[in-house]
Order: sequence, then structure tokens, then C-alpha cells
Amino acid sequence: MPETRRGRPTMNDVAAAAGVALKTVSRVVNNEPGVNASTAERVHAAIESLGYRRNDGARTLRRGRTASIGLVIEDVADPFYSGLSRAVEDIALAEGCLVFTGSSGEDPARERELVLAFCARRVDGLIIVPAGTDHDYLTPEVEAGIAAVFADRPPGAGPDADTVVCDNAGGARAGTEHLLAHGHRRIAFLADAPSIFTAAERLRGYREALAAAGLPYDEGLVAMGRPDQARVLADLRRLLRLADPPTALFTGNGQITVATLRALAGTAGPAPVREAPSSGPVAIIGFDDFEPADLLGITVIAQDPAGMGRAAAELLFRRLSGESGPPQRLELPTRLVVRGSGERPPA
Amino acid sequence: MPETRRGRPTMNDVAAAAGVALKTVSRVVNNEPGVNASTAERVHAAIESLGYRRNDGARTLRRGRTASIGLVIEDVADPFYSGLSRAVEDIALAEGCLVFTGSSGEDPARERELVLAFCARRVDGLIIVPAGTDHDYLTPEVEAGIAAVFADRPPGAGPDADTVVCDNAGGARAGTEHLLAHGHRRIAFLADAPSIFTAAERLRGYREALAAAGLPYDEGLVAMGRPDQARVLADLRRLLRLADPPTALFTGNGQITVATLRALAGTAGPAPVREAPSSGPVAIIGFDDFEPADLLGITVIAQDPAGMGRAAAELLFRRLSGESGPPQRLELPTRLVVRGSGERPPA
DNA sequence: CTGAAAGCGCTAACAA
DNA sequence: TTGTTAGCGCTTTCAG
Repeated sequence: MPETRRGRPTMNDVAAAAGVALKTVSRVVNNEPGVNASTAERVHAAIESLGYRRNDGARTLRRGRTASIGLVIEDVADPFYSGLSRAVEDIALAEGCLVFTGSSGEDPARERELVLAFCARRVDGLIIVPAGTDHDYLTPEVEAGIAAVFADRPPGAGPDADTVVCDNAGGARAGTEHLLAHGHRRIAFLADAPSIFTAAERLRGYREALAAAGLPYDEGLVAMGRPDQARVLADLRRLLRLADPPTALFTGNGQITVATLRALAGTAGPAPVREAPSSGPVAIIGFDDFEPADLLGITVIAQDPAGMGRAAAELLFRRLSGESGPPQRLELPTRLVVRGSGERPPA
Repeated sequence: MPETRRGRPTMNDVAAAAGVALKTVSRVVNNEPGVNASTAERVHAAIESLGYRRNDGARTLRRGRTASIGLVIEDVADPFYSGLSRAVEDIALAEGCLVFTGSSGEDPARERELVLAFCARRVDGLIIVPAGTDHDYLTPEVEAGIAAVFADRPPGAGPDADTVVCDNAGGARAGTEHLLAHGHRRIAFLADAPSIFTAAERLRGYREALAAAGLPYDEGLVAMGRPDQARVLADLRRLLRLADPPTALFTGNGQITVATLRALAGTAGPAPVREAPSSGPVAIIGFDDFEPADLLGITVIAQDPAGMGRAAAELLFRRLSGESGPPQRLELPTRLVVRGSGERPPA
């Protein structure tokens, strides 16, 4: 019967129970060679009867690597980031690594807090979807050997690090071109605040497509801001009340697409007024695929969240296994998925 | 200039640089009272110039608590669990606790592997959505003081632990009653495999509602199995080809609802044959709300994933702060959300 | 094949 | 106010 010690049994307890030295237990626990089978047997029995489990914290302290990584995203509850998370998790687990996850909620202070907390736990590496633009706080950590990979958005000021983004501008260009090809000339652009990298890039792509088609850039057709329902509804009402309203909408991410659809459907407060009642339904293309976009017939510019997570994790583990070289920057492709909403002709 | 030591500076390095004793650095780092302001200043300067950051692993080893918890869910990429995760994260962070997250993918071996890995890291507590039914492996851990809360499903054999579930049977009963009240007599039930607790409970509720209405239970109207598109499509085809086909469907979770809608829409392979072409669209109610269910007009039995995560986390932290007493079992309510699809009359 | 001793970076307990 | 000593549970090094 084990003595009534506080807390869990340690290797020392096991050693005492098995009548061997501490180091022998360590050998058995870690499957190190060179232990007599019968000795090992006794040790195993002691482990079993005491309910011993190695303390990885202590192990880590001695060995240097924690076999854990930190993942900081914008929000796990957002399907884009949860898809990315799952891919990161899977690769980490395959590498024998556990994952600390944290949502920054687009708050730079919280991002920093999470990252530094992970660093204090001495994670081996980090995958970060940056919320802020100042990553100087990371420099000492990176210099101390913590590997960092940025995903979805590049870091702001701070250490040069590997980055995985998607082809935001290209995707937005393709979407806009698609609407132009279907005859639209007044295309509104609704997106996140321009301070967010992806939104700025998508705006760039939209503008490039307009320019290439010889069309003017009309600021009145652009509405950028928080992705919440109220803001989107208000902006949409303004847009549709214009003297020369848009015949098509390009929405800059999944949340905004859904909010826009709700606003158009009137599910979210009063439906935005249509000044020209004769006009058909407005065309719409959204950046980011979302779960039942197929059921709703929404044409989208899809990116692959799991693919992004995988790319970031693979990059990270390559660094952790010693690969050196200059920081890499991967740009993942996007894909136009035609489903009907983006192919409606102008009214 | 710091010496070229391997790895990161330690408290000892800081102490040497500041010309004070180790313990003084410790006091400053931990904001312990009783340090002369000017001494503290020198220490801070040394910390800054060396890029020192406390090693929480070592701290943990000494203090006993790791200020981390483990969260094992079925799949972070599933919106239900990602909503739950976010709530857990938020509460944990507020408690100064970091979260290890892992997806079991409904695989008991992986659940066990994750849980035990978290225990080896000496997490203070666990929140587990059990995939398996045998939780004996947890007993030594719980006896050693790791708090465990089960969420969404109760544990199988194993230690008695706090559990948070939703009123699965009641929700399914309410949904079925709603369809009955709208005149349906042939209601199909499509759900997860009955080995999964929530599916079994929802089936129970469905049966109770039928029984209360004096209707027979027809096994031919029940299709339980994996939530993938192919299985749902096949089952739906079978159901709709019955001599006396269902006029309404009750779908047992979010994934199955979406798969069913896809099958009905013909988005997922050939549309299931309708033997009676004169009949209107089949009525449908789904268990679990999902993102644009409002846009699709789908009536659902909604539960609150974030609420479940919050409840589980609050229970866990209450235990961690010493609350004793018998294991609690919380049952969260569900809510019928009427949106049209569940109110269609029978053909 | 087995073991004793040192020490990873930190905090707790106790001097000075 | 500051410092000294011991030791958390483990791995590493080196001896038997």
C-alpha cells in the first residue's frame, strides 16, 4: 500500500517500491535499452500498482524541449479558423506535440498576452494569426529559439518569420472579373476594416480588376468596417439607395457574406430598401466558402483553411527539426466556385 | 553584454547582471512586496536588457499547479464544438489558465491518448467530450487530483465526475411533438449511430413523443449511422421510396441536417426519388442550430454550445478552487426555433 | 546491466 | 529589505 504522500507518486516512489534505483525506473519508463527483463518487470508492476505517470513538466525542464506549440488565432468559433486549427492539431499530434490554443478576438493586447504566456510555458513553436501590427515583443523570444510562423496575415514590425497567406488580391480580382464578365458595371465591395491585411489586399484585387476593365473606382460603392450585422445592414441600405445603385456585391469574408444575405433576406431587421423595385435580385460573390453556401447557391472565392493550417504547421515543424534558411512566404491559391448568385445578370 | 550561454537567460543570469541574489529577482518578477524601489529598478533593467522571461515550467514544478487545463472534444472544426471551445478558452484565460485543445475525431483511443498526454503535462483539470465508453483509465488521474468535467455526453465506466449535457430527449420530444401538432403522422428520424449518447437520447425523445400521441414506433422510419453525406443520401432515398413515406423528417444533429438538406436539394449526387410527385416539400426539423439555418428557413431544436462550454468550465474552476461535494450533473435546456421548415403541413 | 550525484529554473522556508 | 539553502521530478553524466 502506498504511503499517504501528498500528490502523485514519483520515480523515486516507484524505485523504492520496486527495490531499484531511480535511474532504472527512468530507463524503463523511457524504454531505454539495457535493462534486465525481470528488473523491468518489477518496475512495471510497481508503476502499475502505484498509478505512476511520468511528469512531463519535470522532464521538459531537464531536456529543454516541451513538445508543445502555441496557436493563436482570431476566434476558434469562426469556421475558417477552426478548420485551420484542426489541421494544425492533427499535424502536431502526429509529431508528438500538444497544442495550446487561444483566440485573440482581433485584440492586439490579447494576442500579445497569449503569445507571451505560451512563450513562458516554453512552447517550441508558435503559429500566429496576428491581430496587431507590432510584433517587436516577439523578437527576444525568436532570438531565444522559439520558432514562429504567421498564418493568414503577415506580421507587422517585428522579427522576420515564415508566413502563409492566401492570394487575397488575386482571389478578389477573379471574383470581380467574374462579375464584370457577367455584365456588371456597378459592383459594391463590402469588407472588414482596411486595417486588416486580408481586407486591404482584397480591396486591392477589386480595384485592380476595375482598373483593368477601364472602370472608375467609386468610393461610394465601398463599405469597410466591422463584420457585424448592424454595420453591414446599414451599409447595404446606403448602397442600395444610391441614385446609381450597385447591381452586384462582392463581400469580403464569410461573416460579411452571411450578414449581407441576412440583410437582403430581411432576416436581420428591416430589409434594405430597393429604389428600383423592377430590378431583379442583386448578384453576389463572397470571399471564403462557408458551410451551406452550396445550399444557398452562393458563388464564392474559396480558400482552404485546413490547407493553410497544414502549410503553417509543416513549415513550423520543418524549422523545429532544424531547417534553416531565410523566412519563407507561401501564398496559397484561391478558387472560384460558381453556384448561381454570381452569375445573375445586372437588372 | 550577456555571455554566450546556450538557451535563455535565467533568474540567476538576471541576478548576476543586477548584482543581487536570485531570490530578489524572484521577488521582482512575481511582484512580491518588500523590495526596495531602486533595487527593483536595477532588476527590471537587467530583465529588459537580457530579454528575460520567467520559465513557467520550472515554476510549475515547484508550485504544483500548472495553471493549464486540457480540452478534448470531438472535432474543433465542428461549429458546435468550436463554440464550446471558445467559451472554455475565455473562462480559462480569465482564470489565468491556458488551454491544451485536442480533437478525438470520435476515436476512443485518440481520446485516451490526448487525455493521458494532458495528464502527463499535469494539467490542473480536464474538460472531456467522451468518444469512448470506458473511462477507467482516468481513475488514477482523478484520484491523483486532476479535476475532470464531462461535456455533451456522460462518461462511461470510470470515475464519477461532473457532467454537463443538454436535454437531448426533451428537445427531440419537443421537435417531434411540433411536427405531430402540424399534422404529421409519418415522421422519419435520421441521426448519429445509437452508440453515441446524444443520438440514443434523442431517439428516446422521439419515441416518447410518438408514444404519447398514441402512434406506433416504426423502425423503418429510423436511420441512424455515420453523419456523412453518402450514408444520409442513401438512407433518405430509402425512406422516400417507402410505400408509405414520411411527410416529415427529424434530423438528429447539425451535420445530418445539412447533409439531409443537400440530399433533398440534389446538391449531393442524385436527388432522392419522390414516389408521390404531387406531394409538397417534406417538413424538416433539425436538432442543433447552425449558422445560416435562418437563411434557409430551417426550424431547429437549438442548444447553446457556448453555454455548455461555459457551464463545464465554471464547474471545473469551482472544483479547482476547492469546492467539494458529490459529482454534479447539469442538464441544459433546448429551445424550439420556428423558421418555416417544421411548419409545413403533410402532403 | 545498474546506480549515485549533479543540476534543469524556479519557489518556499528560513535566516541575517 | 535581502540572501541562503533546499528541493520540485526528472535526465544526464559518469562510475561501478
